[in-house]
Amino acid sequence: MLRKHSTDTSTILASVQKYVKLTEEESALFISYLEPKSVIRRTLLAKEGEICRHSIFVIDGALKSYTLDKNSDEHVISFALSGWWIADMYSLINQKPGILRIESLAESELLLLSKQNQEQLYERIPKFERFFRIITENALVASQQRIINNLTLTAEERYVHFMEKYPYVLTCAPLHNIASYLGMTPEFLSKIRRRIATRT
Amino acid sequence: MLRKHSTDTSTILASVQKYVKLTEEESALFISYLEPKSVIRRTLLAKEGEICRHSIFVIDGALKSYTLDKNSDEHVISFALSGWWIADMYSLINQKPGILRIESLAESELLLLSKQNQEQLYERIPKFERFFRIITENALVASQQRIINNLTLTAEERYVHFMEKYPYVLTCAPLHNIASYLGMTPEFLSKIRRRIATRT
DNA sequence: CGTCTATTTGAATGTACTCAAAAGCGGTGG
DNA sequence: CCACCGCTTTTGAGTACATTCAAATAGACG
Repeated sequence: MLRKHSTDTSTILASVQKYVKLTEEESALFISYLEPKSVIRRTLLAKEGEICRHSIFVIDGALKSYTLDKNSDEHVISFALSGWWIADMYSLINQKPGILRIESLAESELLLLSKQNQEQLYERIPKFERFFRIITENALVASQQRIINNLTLTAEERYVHFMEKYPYVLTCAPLHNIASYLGMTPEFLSKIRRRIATRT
Repeated sequence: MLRKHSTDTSTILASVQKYVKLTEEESALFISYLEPKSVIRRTLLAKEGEICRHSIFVIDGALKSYTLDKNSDEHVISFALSGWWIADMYSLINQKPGILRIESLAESELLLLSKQNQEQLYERIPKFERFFRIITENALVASQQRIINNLTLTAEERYVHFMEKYPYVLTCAPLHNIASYLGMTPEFLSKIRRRIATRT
């Protein structure tokens, strides 16, 4: 492969242009605010107790965010695949120590947008205020839908629903992470899978 | 009481000015986009299957949003007290049939902002794009925190946490609604309360 | 006071968890 | 190429947290 040090910005531009139209100059300014980063598997991009300084956009690869409880058990809060944003929103907004870790599940190509640059962007190109409003709204809807699923569905139903909605996550995240995301133990998820397999 | 037909807009203006500064004219325009509404207890403000056309701001009183599962059991998604916004975000954003009901828990004074007026507002006063971005961000953080609590805490811990964080909700919402919000049965919540009471 | 709804109680049950161990699955090195 | 190691996934037995169902009690309102 040539172009080793050039970064593929088409994914992120397409994702923005889905909601707001950008001129060439605006696109260029936006890109100039982003910092490319390549990481190998298991790289920590944010850590609990530290202040989260960037929003992360995934060009390619996969990340997860999670908390550790008092027994140091992992609880996966979200996955982020190609085209998704991820951050410890609480820490990023309030610039206070966060509670999440963000870690790569695979080798990944990322773009970092610092809090400072993000606010600059809002001032220089107000359209981005709209863009981030819209994707935050969508994230809120997804988050509420997840709460509804946790309240109304059994463990098995949640797993089936997850498989249908995010089949590609299954290809890069280990099962115990998915169990954690769905709010069940890995052992129980394994039993659910057997139940489904022997039934069909 | 006099001033029967005038509406108290100070609560909502204060809530907006917490994040963006408005001129007199901007405030007046904003207010002109709002439709006051008084409701008695148990009034339905949105219904599953219908398209949600307004964001609702609570001046005074209390609302809840909830879904009905296949057994017609209620699952409370959110409460909204004085100073809070509530809506079926999914339906409002996509203008598709929603899955939530919104209902008053008590006599309430509300302000309705129609989807159309909200978009007008974004065009005429871009600051509102920022305001709604910020409150949506805050709502997202709260929603994710709730997911974390559901994943990491026992039923009793969730109840204690809720009491500390939203003590005033307890004063206007029936216990079975709180049980539902916390993801447990009313019977079990009752037992938790007894356990706590007899312990202290 | 009676009616309606909300809350509490108790017994039986079930869904999902814990703990311990075995099996599978790559990767690495001899 | 096989042996071994570390990690993930599966299995099983016993257990616990929370549910279901039924009924009693308490509160609110006309």
